[in-house]
Amino acid sequence: MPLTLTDACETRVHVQDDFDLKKIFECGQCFRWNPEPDGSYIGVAMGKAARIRRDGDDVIISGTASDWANIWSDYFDMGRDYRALRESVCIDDYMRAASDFGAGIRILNQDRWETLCSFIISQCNNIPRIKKIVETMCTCFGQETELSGKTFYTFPDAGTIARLEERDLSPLRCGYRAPYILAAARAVDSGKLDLEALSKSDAASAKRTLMSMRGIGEKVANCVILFSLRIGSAFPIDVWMKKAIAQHYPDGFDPEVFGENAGLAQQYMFYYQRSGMAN
DNA sequence: AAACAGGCCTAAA
DNA sequence: TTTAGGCCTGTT
Repeated sequence: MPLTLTDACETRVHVQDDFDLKKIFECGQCFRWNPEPDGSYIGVAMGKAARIRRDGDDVIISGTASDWANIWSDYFDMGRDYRALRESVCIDDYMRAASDFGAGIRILNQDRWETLCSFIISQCNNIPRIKKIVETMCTCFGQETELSGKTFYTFPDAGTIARLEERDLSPLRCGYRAPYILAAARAVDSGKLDLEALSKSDAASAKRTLMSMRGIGEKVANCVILFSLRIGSAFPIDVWMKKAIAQHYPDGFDPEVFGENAGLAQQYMFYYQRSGMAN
Protein backbone atom coordinates (compact mmCIF):
# COMPACT_ATOMS: atom_id res chain seq x y z
CA MET A 1 0.00 0.00 0.00
CA PRO A 2 1.33 3.44 -0.84
CA LEU A 3 1.85 5.78 2.01
CA THR A 4 -0.55 8.64 2.19
CA LEU A 5 1.64 11.67 2.38
CA THR A 6 -0.89 14.28 1.44
CA ASP A 7 -2.99 15.64 4.24
CA ALA A 8 -0.69 13.86 6.62
CA CYS A 9 -0.32 16.91 8.71
CA GLU A 10 -2.97 18.78 10.60
CA THR A 11 -2.78 20.59 13.85
CA ARG A 12 -5.59 20.85 16.33
CA VAL A 13 -5.77 23.91 18.54
CA HIS A 14 -8.16 24.55 21.37
CA VAL A 15 -9.59 28.03 21.05
CA GLN A 16 -11.70 29.62 23.74
CA ASP A 17 -11.67 33.18 22.47
CA ASP A 18 -13.77 34.72 19.68
CA PHE A 19 -12.91 32.86 16.49
CA ASP A 20 -15.47 32.57 13.71
CA LEU A 21 -13.95 31.62 10.37
CA LYS A 22 -16.79 32.93 8.27
CA LYS A 23 -16.71 36.30 9.98
CA ILE A 24 -12.94 36.51 9.99
CA PHE A 25 -12.69 35.83 6.28
CA GLU A 26 -15.80 37.67 5.17
CA CYS A 27 -15.56 40.88 7.13
CA GLY A 28 -13.68 42.53 4.30
CA GLN A 29 -10.10 42.38 5.44
CA CYS A 30 -8.71 39.67 3.15
CA PHE A 31 -9.27 38.34 -0.35
CA ARG A 32 -7.69 34.93 -0.64
CA TRP A 33 -9.72 32.62 1.63
CA ASN A 34 -12.63 30.73 0.13
CA PRO A 35 -15.23 28.45 1.68
CA GLU A 36 -15.36 24.77 0.81
CA PRO A 37 -18.59 22.75 0.67
CA ASP A 38 -17.73 21.12 4.02
CA GLY A 39 -17.50 24.46 5.80
CA SER A 40 -13.74 24.65 5.89
CA TYR A 41 -11.80 27.46 4.25
CA ILE A 42 -8.84 27.17 1.94
CA GLY A 43 -6.54 30.09 1.38
CA VAL A 44 -3.01 31.18 0.69
CA ALA A 45 -1.28 33.52 3.08
CA MET A 46 2.21 34.18 4.33
CA GLY A 47 3.62 32.09 1.49
CA LYS A 48 1.62 28.97 2.30
CA ALA A 49 -1.62 27.36 1.26
CA ALA A 50 -3.73 26.15 4.15
CA ARG A 51 -7.05 24.63 5.01
CA ILE A 52 -8.75 25.51 8.24
CA ARG A 53 -11.94 24.39 9.90
CA ARG A 54 -13.68 24.29 13.25
CA ASP A 55 -14.40 21.20 15.23
CA GLY A 56 -16.34 22.10 18.31
CA ASP A 57 -14.10 24.17 20.54
CA ASP A 58 -11.09 23.35 18.41
CA VAL A 59 -9.61 24.81 15.27
CA ILE A 60 -7.98 22.37 12.89
CA ILE A 61 -5.48 23.73 10.42
CA SER A 62 -3.21 22.07 7.91
CA GLY A 63 0.46 22.05 8.77
CA THR A 64 2.56 21.23 11.78
CA ALA A 65 2.33 22.53 15.29
CA SER A 66 5.31 24.72 14.55
CA ASP A 67 3.51 26.16 11.51
CA TRP A 68 0.77 27.16 13.90
CA ALA A 69 3.20 28.54 16.43
CA ASN A 70 5.38 30.36 13.91
CA ILE A 71 2.89 31.54 11.34
CA TRP A 72 -0.81 31.08 11.94
CA SER A 73 -1.03 31.99 15.58
CA ASP A 74 0.26 35.43 14.78
CA TYR A 75 -1.68 35.66 11.52
CA PHE A 76 -4.91 35.07 13.42
CA ASP A 77 -3.84 37.49 16.14
CA MET A 78 -4.15 34.86 18.84
CA GLY A 79 -2.14 36.96 21.27
CA ARG A 80 -5.07 39.23 21.96
CA ASP A 81 -8.22 38.61 23.96
CA TYR A 82 -11.06 39.52 21.61
CA ARG A 83 -13.79 38.94 24.14
CA ALA A 84 -12.28 41.69 26.23
CA LEU A 85 -11.63 43.89 23.22
CA ARG A 86 -15.20 43.40 22.10
CA GLU A 87 -16.51 44.48 25.46
CA SER A 88 -14.33 47.58 25.31
CA VAL A 89 -15.99 48.97 22.19
CA CYS A 90 -19.53 48.77 23.55
CA ILE A 91 -19.97 52.49 24.06
CA ASP A 92 -23.72 52.47 23.41
CA ASP A 93 -26.63 50.23 22.42
CA TYR A 94 -25.76 50.31 18.77
CA MET A 95 -22.16 49.22 19.33
CA ARG A 96 -23.38 46.57 21.73
CA ALA A 97 -25.60 45.18 18.97
CA ALA A 98 -22.92 45.49 16.29
CA SER A 99 -20.25 43.77 18.37
CA ASP A 100 -22.63 41.03 19.48
CA PHE A 101 -23.49 40.42 15.85
CA GLY A 102 -19.83 40.42 14.82
CA ALA A 103 -18.60 38.34 17.74
CA GLY A 104 -15.95 36.01 16.37
CA ILE A 105 -14.26 38.52 14.11
CA ARG A 106 -10.52 38.82 14.56
CA ILE A 107 -8.24 41.27 12.79
CA LEU A 108 -5.66 39.34 10.80
CA ASN A 109 -2.01 40.29 10.82
CA GLN A 110 -1.44 40.05 7.10
CA ASP A 111 1.56 40.46 4.88
CA ARG A 112 2.20 44.18 4.50
CA TRP A 113 2.99 44.30 0.80
CA GLU A 114 0.13 41.97 -0.11
CA THR A 115 -2.26 44.12 1.89
CA LEU A 116 -1.02 47.32 0.31
CA CYS A 117 -1.33 45.93 -3.19
CA SER A 118 -4.71 44.29 -2.57
CA PHE A 119 -6.28 47.46 -1.26
CA ILE A 120 -4.89 49.51 -4.13
CA ILE A 121 -6.75 47.05 -6.33
CA SER A 122 -9.87 47.33 -4.19
CA GLN A 123 -10.57 50.94 -5.05
CA CYS A 124 -13.84 51.37 -6.91
CA ASN A 125 -14.21 47.62 -7.35
CA ASN A 126 -16.55 45.01 -5.94
CA ILE A 127 -15.29 42.06 -3.95
CA PRO A 128 -15.60 39.35 -6.63
CA ARG A 129 -13.54 41.43 -9.01
CA ILE A 130 -10.96 42.33 -6.38
CA LYS A 131 -10.54 38.64 -5.64
CA LYS A 132 -10.30 37.79 -9.30
CA ILE A 133 -7.62 40.38 -9.98
CA VAL A 134 -5.60 39.33 -6.94
CA GLU A 135 -5.89 35.67 -7.90
CA THR A 136 -4.78 36.36 -11.46
CA MET A 137 -1.84 38.29 -10.14
CA CYS A 138 -0.82 35.31 -8.02
CA THR A 139 -1.15 32.75 -10.81
CA CYS A 140 0.81 34.97 -13.19
CA PHE A 141 3.59 36.08 -10.89
CA GLY A 142 3.43 34.13 -7.64
CA GLN A 143 5.20 30.92 -6.72
CA GLU A 144 3.67 27.50 -6.78
CA THR A 145 2.82 25.93 -3.49
CA GLU A 146 0.96 22.73 -2.82
CA LEU A 147 -1.77 21.54 -0.52
CA SER A 148 -3.38 18.10 -0.68
CA GLY A 149 -1.98 17.52 -4.13
CA LYS A 150 -3.40 20.73 -5.51
CA THR A 151 -1.36 23.64 -6.75
CA PHE A 152 -1.82 27.10 -5.33
CA TYR A 153 0.09 30.31 -5.92
CA THR A 154 1.57 32.64 -3.38
CA PHE A 155 1.18 36.37 -3.58
CA PRO A 156 4.13 37.64 -5.64
CA ASP A 157 6.68 39.63 -3.71
CA ALA A 158 7.25 43.30 -4.35
CA GLY A 159 10.57 42.70 -6.09
CA THR A 160 8.95 40.48 -8.70
CA ILE A 161 6.31 43.07 -9.50
CA ALA A 162 8.79 45.93 -9.38
CA ARG A 163 10.69 44.45 -12.32
CA LEU A 164 7.59 44.32 -14.54
CA GLU A 165 6.29 46.91 -16.95
CA GLU A 166 2.74 48.15 -17.13
CA ARG A 167 1.94 45.96 -20.15
CA ASP A 168 2.93 42.89 -18.13
CA LEU A 169 0.00 43.60 -15.83
CA SER A 170 -2.55 43.68 -18.65
CA PRO A 171 -3.76 40.10 -17.94
CA LEU A 172 -4.97 41.37 -14.58
CA ARG A 173 -7.47 43.71 -16.24
CA CYS A 174 -7.03 46.06 -13.35
CA GLY A 175 -7.28 49.20 -15.44
CA TYR A 176 -5.95 52.47 -14.09
CA ARG A 177 -4.68 50.77 -10.94
CA ALA A 178 -1.79 49.14 -12.80
CA PRO A 179 0.58 52.10 -12.55
CA TYR A 180 -0.32 52.47 -8.87
CA ILE A 181 0.62 48.83 -8.29
CA LEU A 182 3.93 49.23 -10.08
CA ALA A 183 4.80 52.42 -8.25
CA ALA A 184 4.03 50.79 -4.90
CA ALA A 185 6.02 47.67 -5.77
CA ARG A 186 9.04 49.70 -6.80
CA ALA A 187 8.88 51.86 -3.72
CA VAL A 188 8.69 48.81 -1.45
CA ASP A 189 11.36 46.92 -3.36
CA SER A 190 13.79 49.82 -3.33
CA GLY A 191 13.24 50.44 0.34
CA LYS A 192 11.92 53.92 -0.33
CA LEU A 193 8.68 52.78 1.25
CA ASP A 194 9.60 50.79 4.35
CA LEU A 195 6.40 49.16 5.55
CA GLU A 196 8.06 47.44 8.46
CA ALA A 197 9.36 50.75 9.71
CA LEU A 198 5.87 52.21 9.35
CA SER A 199 4.51 49.43 11.54
CA LYS A 200 6.70 50.78 14.30
CA SER A 201 5.56 54.35 13.84
CA ASP A 202 2.22 55.88 14.73
CA ALA A 203 -1.03 55.91 12.78
CA ALA A 204 -0.75 59.54 11.72
CA SER A 205 2.73 59.36 10.26
CA ALA A 206 2.09 55.97 8.67
CA LYS A 207 -0.97 57.43 7.02
CA ARG A 208 0.93 60.49 5.83
CA THR A 209 3.67 58.37 4.29
CA LEU A 210 1.29 55.95 2.58
CA MET A 211 -0.85 58.76 1.20
CA SER A 212 2.17 60.40 -0.39
CA MET A 213 2.12 57.51 -2.86
CA ARG A 214 0.11 57.84 -6.05
CA GLY A 215 -3.15 55.92 -5.88
CA ILE A 216 -3.19 55.58 -2.12
CA GLY A 217 -5.79 57.74 -0.43
CA GLU A 218 -7.05 57.83 3.12
CA LYS A 219 -9.23 54.73 2.92
CA VAL A 220 -6.61 52.45 1.41
CA ALA A 221 -3.99 53.80 3.80
CA ASN A 222 -6.20 53.04 6.80
CA CYS A 223 -6.86 49.51 5.57
CA VAL A 224 -3.14 48.86 5.20
CA ILE A 225 -2.46 50.30 8.63
CA LEU A 226 -5.16 48.27 10.32
CA PHE A 227 -4.85 44.96 8.49
CA SER A 228 -1.11 44.72 8.18
CA LEU A 229 0.75 47.32 10.23
CA ARG A 230 -0.88 46.23 13.47
CA ILE A 231 -1.95 49.71 14.43
CA GLY A 232 -5.38 49.23 15.96
CA SER A 233 -6.53 52.83 15.99
CA ALA A 234 -6.91 53.03 12.19
CA PHE A 235 -10.53 53.48 11.15
CA PRO A 236 -11.17 52.94 7.42
CA ILE A 237 -14.30 54.67 6.16
CA ASP A 238 -15.82 53.36 2.95
CA VAL A 239 -19.32 53.64 1.54
CA TRP A 240 -20.73 51.12 4.03
CA MET A 241 -19.17 52.93 6.95
CA LYS A 242 -20.54 56.23 5.68
CA LYS A 243 -24.01 54.72 5.71
CA ALA A 244 -23.51 53.27 9.18
CA ILE A 245 -22.31 56.58 10.57
CA ALA A 246 -25.07 58.57 8.88
CA GLN A 247 -27.69 56.21 10.32
CA HIS A 248 -26.40 55.77 13.83
CA TYR A 249 -24.36 58.87 14.52
CA PRO A 250 -26.15 61.63 12.61
CA ASP A 251 -24.76 64.28 14.94
CA GLY A 252 -21.18 63.37 14.22
CA PHE A 253 -18.77 60.77 15.24
CA ASP A 254 -15.13 60.60 16.29
CA PRO A 255 -13.42 57.19 16.09
CA GLU A 256 -11.08 58.33 18.83
CA VAL A 257 -13.76 57.38 21.33
CA PHE A 258 -12.58 53.80 20.73
CA GLY A 259 -8.92 54.66 21.23
CA GLU A 260 -6.56 51.88 20.24
CA ASN A 261 -9.48 49.61 19.39
CA ALA A 262 -11.14 51.84 16.82
CA GLY A 263 -10.20 49.47 14.02
CA LEU A 264 -11.98 46.57 15.65
CA ALA A 265 -15.01 48.76 16.28
CA GLN A 266 -14.93 49.61 12.59
CA GLN A 267 -14.94 45.93 11.68
CA TYR A 268 -18.02 45.30 13.81
CA MET A 269 -19.81 48.30 12.33
CA PHE A 270 -18.85 47.35 8.80
CA TYR A 271 -19.87 43.73 9.14
CA TYR A 272 -23.14 44.65 10.82
CA GLN A 273 -23.96 47.27 8.22
CA ARG A 274 -23.20 45.02 5.29
CA SER A 275 -25.30 42.22 6.72
CA GLY A 276 -28.38 44.39 6.48
CA MET A 277 -29.22 43.64 10.10
CA ALA A 278 -28.26 47.10 11.29
CA ASN A 279 -31.42 48.79 10.04
C1' DA B 1 -27.91 50.58 -22.05
C1' DA B 2 -26.65 53.48 -18.52
C1' DA B 3 -25.31 53.18 -14.03
C1' DC B 4 -22.68 51.55 -10.61
C1' DA B 5 -18.89 49.17 -7.84
C1' DG B 6 -15.58 48.46 -0.59
C1' DG B 7 -11.43 55.37 -4.21
C1' DC B 8 -8.21 58.54 -5.98
C1' DC B 9 -6.73 62.50 -8.60
C1' DT B 10 -7.27 66.98 -10.53
C1' DA B 11 -9.46 71.21 -11.34
C1' DA B 12 -12.32 74.74 -9.74
C1' DA B 13 -14.84 77.36 -6.21
C1' DT C 1 -11.75 72.92 2.50
C1' DT C 2 -15.19 70.93 -0.07
C1' DT C 3 -17.20 69.24 -4.53
C1' DA C 4 -17.69 67.35 -9.41
C1' DG C 5 -16.17 64.61 -13.02
C1' DG C 6 -13.21 61.22 -15.07
C1' DC C 7 -10.94 56.93 -14.75
C1' DC C 8 -10.27 50.85 -16.48
C1' DT C 9 -13.21 47.14 -16.36
C1' DG C 10 -17.08 44.00 -15.48
C1' DT C 11 -21.71 43.33 -14.17
C1' DT C 12 -26.56 44.36 -13.99
